[in-house]
Amino acid sequence: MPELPEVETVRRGVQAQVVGRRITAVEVGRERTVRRTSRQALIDGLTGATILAANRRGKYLLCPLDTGDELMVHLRMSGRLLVAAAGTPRPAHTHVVMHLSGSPRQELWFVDPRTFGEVVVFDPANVDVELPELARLGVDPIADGLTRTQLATLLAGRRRLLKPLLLDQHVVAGVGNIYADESLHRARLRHDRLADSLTSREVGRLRDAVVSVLTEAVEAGGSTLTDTQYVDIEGGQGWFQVHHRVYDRAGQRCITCGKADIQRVMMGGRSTCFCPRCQH
DNA sequence: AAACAAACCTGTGCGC
DNA sequence: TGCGCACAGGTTTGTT
Repeated sequence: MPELPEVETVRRGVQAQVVGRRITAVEVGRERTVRRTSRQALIDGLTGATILAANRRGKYLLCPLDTGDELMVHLRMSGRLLVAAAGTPRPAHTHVVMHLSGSPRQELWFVDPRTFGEVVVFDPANVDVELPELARLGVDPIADGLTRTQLATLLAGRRRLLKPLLLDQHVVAGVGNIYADESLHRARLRHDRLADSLTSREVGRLRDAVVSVLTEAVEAGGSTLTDTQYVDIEGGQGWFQVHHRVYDRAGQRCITCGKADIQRVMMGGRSTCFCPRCQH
């Protein structure tokens, strides 16, 4: 579910509502959510700690603590982070509850039906061992920026299909299935183009498309699909889905050309939607 | 090097 | 209405 724009929206919510507050108590329901370490490690690492900041790298939410440790939350497919008044009935699949200092009394919930997501406290000095994938993340188009030259370098000599490459977090961090399809459509490029076959003009289009799609999606608060799985920290939905041109629009007329129908194929195990007339 | 399938889970929507 | 299947925003692992 959540890709860069959704995680960024959550990050902003954490920044506005949680940063500066102390975690007074921690409850861990399902152990699977803290499988990277353990229930006790999360409780020990968070209890009494104050959250100093809310950062993001790709789809990873990273919160430095005053203990020197860092809190990492990854929402994966179905994770949600919610702030609620203490005592509010918790939704099903609430696996971690962090009680926050201050008044009114509030709690930070990690809710995750599919349990792919995780919550972990790690020592940033030991990140290579405790969270090795973090160091191997590629360029974040929003946090780092992405230049045409940079993207050209990433694509050069890669005999790789364009879409799986965009989805590879070691190359570009933050792009997921929705925004890969939307970016490729905006760049007028097919998902099955070989990365090293792009002209420099096409690389420029792709760079502009990725950055502008992600930027606009962040401004819209992300995409909330019909299942309303994704919501921001206050439970509010995002609105970028009304701007989707291809994602989940298989069989419908292309909004851009008005002439062809959006097609859907599987690529790398992910459904892929594109316009056969607009994209080459 | 790169593409694929399967694995990890639960929920929903669809065809019959 | 109920049942079974396909599929879902992600990532890793093992196999071709």
